[in-house]
Amino acid sequence: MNIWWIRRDLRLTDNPALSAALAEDAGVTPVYILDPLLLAKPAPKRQAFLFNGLRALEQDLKKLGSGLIVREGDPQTEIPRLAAEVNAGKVFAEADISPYARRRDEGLGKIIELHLVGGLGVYPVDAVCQANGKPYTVFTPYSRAWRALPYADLSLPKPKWLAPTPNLNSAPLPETASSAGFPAGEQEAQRRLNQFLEGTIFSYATDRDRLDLEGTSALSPYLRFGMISPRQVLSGARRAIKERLESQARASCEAWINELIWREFYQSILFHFPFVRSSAFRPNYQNLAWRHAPDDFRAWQTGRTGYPVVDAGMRQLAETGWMHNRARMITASFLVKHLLINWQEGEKWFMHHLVDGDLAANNGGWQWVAGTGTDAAPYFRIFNPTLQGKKFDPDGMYVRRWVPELAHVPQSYIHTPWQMTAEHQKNFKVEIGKNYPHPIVDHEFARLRALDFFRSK
DNA sequence: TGAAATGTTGGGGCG
DNA sequence: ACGCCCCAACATTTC
Repeated sequence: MNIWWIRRDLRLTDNPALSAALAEDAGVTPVYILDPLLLAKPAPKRQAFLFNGLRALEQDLKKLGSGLIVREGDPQTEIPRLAAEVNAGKVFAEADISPYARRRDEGLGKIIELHLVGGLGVYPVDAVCQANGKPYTVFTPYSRAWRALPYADLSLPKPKWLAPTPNLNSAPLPETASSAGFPAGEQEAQRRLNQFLEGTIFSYATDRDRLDLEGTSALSPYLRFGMISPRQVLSGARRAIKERLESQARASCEAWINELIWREFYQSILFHFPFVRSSAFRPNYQNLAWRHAPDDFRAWQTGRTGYPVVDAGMRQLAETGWMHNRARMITASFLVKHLLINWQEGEKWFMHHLVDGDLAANNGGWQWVAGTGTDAAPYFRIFNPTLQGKKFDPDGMYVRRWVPELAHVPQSYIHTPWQMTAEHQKNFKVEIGKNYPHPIVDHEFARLRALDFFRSK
C-alpha cells in the first residue's frame, strides 16, 4: 500500500504524485491532512474553496471506487500514523516550494519514505536555471530559458480504477458555503479552460487588460490548488496556437503562456530566496519609512479612497475573493505609491481575501509593484488611477458594477466624480463627500511625494 | 505591465 | 505667395 498525500494537487488527471504511487503496482490511499498551522491564518473564501474542492475530489475518487481519508493535525505525526494503519511504506506527494512546506517535508522524510514528485509548475522548480547553476533573478532571461526547455505535450491519464480505500477514521471537512463565483473541482477547471481556449485566448493580448470585459481565464484559483495542472493548461494553449495563423491570435496565446511563466518565475524566486517571504528582495529597500496611516489604510481596504477604479477593485476583492489583474496592479500601486503604506500590509490583506492567494505569486506581485523585488519596477513608475480607469475601463462599466453609488454617473465623469458640479451630482444621484468620498489624496501631490520618498531611499 | 514634461513636426488659418 | 502663429499629433526625455 502506498499513500498519496494530497496538498496542492486536487485532481486525478495529470497528477504525477498519484501516478507515481500507482506505478508501484500497489494500492493507494489518498489522504488530505488538515494542518492547523496552515489553517490558522484566516482566509475564509480560500479555505471554503479548498474544502469544497476536497469534497469534489472525494466524489471523483468515489467514482473510481476509492475514497478520501481526511486527518487533522501535524502531518509529521498524522502521515506516519496513517501509514502504520494501512501498512504503507511509501508516501507520494507533489513537491512544494514554500519555506514551511520544505521544512515540513524534510522533517517527514526523516521519519518515512517520502517521494516528492514533480512540482507546482510545468518544470521542477530548480530546472530553470543559468548555465552556472545559479537561479535567474530577472524575468526575461528566465522566460527564455523556460521556453527553451523541451516540452512533451503529454498529460498523465486519469486512472481508470482505484483500489477501495480501507475503512478508516476520517475527519469531517469543515462545512462551508458554496464558493460563489468559483465552483470548486476538476471538472469546473477543465470547463473553464476549454471555454477560454474556444475564443477568449485569441484576443488575450489586448483584452486581458480590460477591466470591463471577461478577457482573462479566471483559472488562478484552480491552478492554486492544482484542480488543473500547469501542463494541461500549457498543452491547451499550444494546441490553440496551432489552430490559428493570424499573428494577433498567436501573440495572444504566447502572452497567456507568459503569465504561466511569471507564475513559475515567482515560485523559483521564493524557492531560491525564501527570505522574500518576510522582507524585500533588494535589501536596500528593506527599511523604508512607510507612513503609519490607519485611516488611509482602512479607506483602501474598504474601497473608499475616492478613486473609482481603485475602489471598484478593492470591493471586487472583498466581495468575490478575486480581483482582475490590472486592478491588482492599480490598487497595489495606490497603496504603495499614493499612500506610502508598507506593501507587506497590502500583501497581507490580499492573502486574507484572495481565493487564489498564493505566497509566491502574491509576494512577487507586491514586491514588483513596490519596486523592492526582482524585476523592480523603477521607483518613478506611478500609476495614475484616473488614466488607468479611462484606458482600461473606458465606459466605466467596471466601476459602476462594483461601486453602485456611481451607477448613474455618465462616462464623462465616471473616473473623476469629484469634478462634477453640485447640479451634476444631484442629477446623477450621488453626493461627493457624502455617499461617495472625495479623493483621500490628490494625485499630483501624491505623485511628487512618492517620487521624493523613493528617490531619497 | 507609467506618466508627465519637454521637444519636434507639419498642416491650416490668417493677416 | 509668404511668414507667422497655433496647436494637435507624435517623439523623446525625465522622473
